[in-house]
Amino acid sequence: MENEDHDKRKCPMHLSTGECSQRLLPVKDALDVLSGKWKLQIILSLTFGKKRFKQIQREIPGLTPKMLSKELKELEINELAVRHVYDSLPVSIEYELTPYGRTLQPLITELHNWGTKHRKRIIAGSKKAMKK
Amino acid sequence: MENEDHDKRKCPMHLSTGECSQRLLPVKDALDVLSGKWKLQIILSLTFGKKRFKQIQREIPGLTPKMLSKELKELEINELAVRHVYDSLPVSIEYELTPYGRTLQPLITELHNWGTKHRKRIIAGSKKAMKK
DNA sequence: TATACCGGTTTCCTAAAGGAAACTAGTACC
DNA sequence: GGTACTAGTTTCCTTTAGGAAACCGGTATA
Repeated sequence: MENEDHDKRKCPMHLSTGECSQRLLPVKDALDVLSGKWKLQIILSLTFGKKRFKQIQREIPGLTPKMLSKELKELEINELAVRHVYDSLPVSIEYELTPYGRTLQPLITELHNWGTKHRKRIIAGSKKAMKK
Repeated sequence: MENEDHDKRKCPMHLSTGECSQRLLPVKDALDVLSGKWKLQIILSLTFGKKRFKQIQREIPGLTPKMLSKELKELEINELAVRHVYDSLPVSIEYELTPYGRTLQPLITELHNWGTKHRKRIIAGSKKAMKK
């Protein structure tokens, strides 16, 4: 009547519920640091190189100075980005990914790849909807 | 006095501000679908195979039925997951990733990889802090 | 009949996220 | 002196996310 999976409370592939929970921990940790509407976009922007505050803001449409300031601080706290102050006149300030921040590159790349395909799918879908 | 990057409002690597914004679009799209505290964890859980409602809930500590229900609906709307109703007695219901949902696998893998390293870093960091 | 499981829904509530706009201080340009 | 740019901060406000707990109908089990 019921198959094995149901009774034994197991994930298929022979993982117990507890083992599955274990596997979720690293994902949760990653998500904690990367959460927020803008963080990943800011990181992506910084993967192209050092940036000034206003430059980042210009690149990310809709991003307010308040949010940018807040998110940059969080990136600094998590050691993903650094703030450089050059004491030229006027002082110029640049943000840069740390080496640790750069370890996010493969993840960002995947996000970008998937996003690109997904974007095509959405656009194709909305065109279909238009025809109806 | 100022270097080229500042004046010409360019990203390093010869991308203009507009070009940078363009590159951010796919990431924004991906984020739209994957946002929410639980979505990626639910997807990860489903990468291990079909799951029942309570089974998912048991695997993800802290996840309430309300949130699970909501997130699953969004996954369905975005065609990342399907809801199967088996008319056995009692009816059993299972959730499964769609083929499209499975295209998230590389992304999830990267998230898991990075999360694993990050988790080690956090734990190492907190141990250091303890010694002080 | 009582209890427990499944797959949720509903209500009520709070905390956090986030937007808009104004404002600051310093420099520079004209 | 007036305007504009940089790098933010501050205030006020609205929206949303999300948690807790109760509840629902159906089935099974003792």
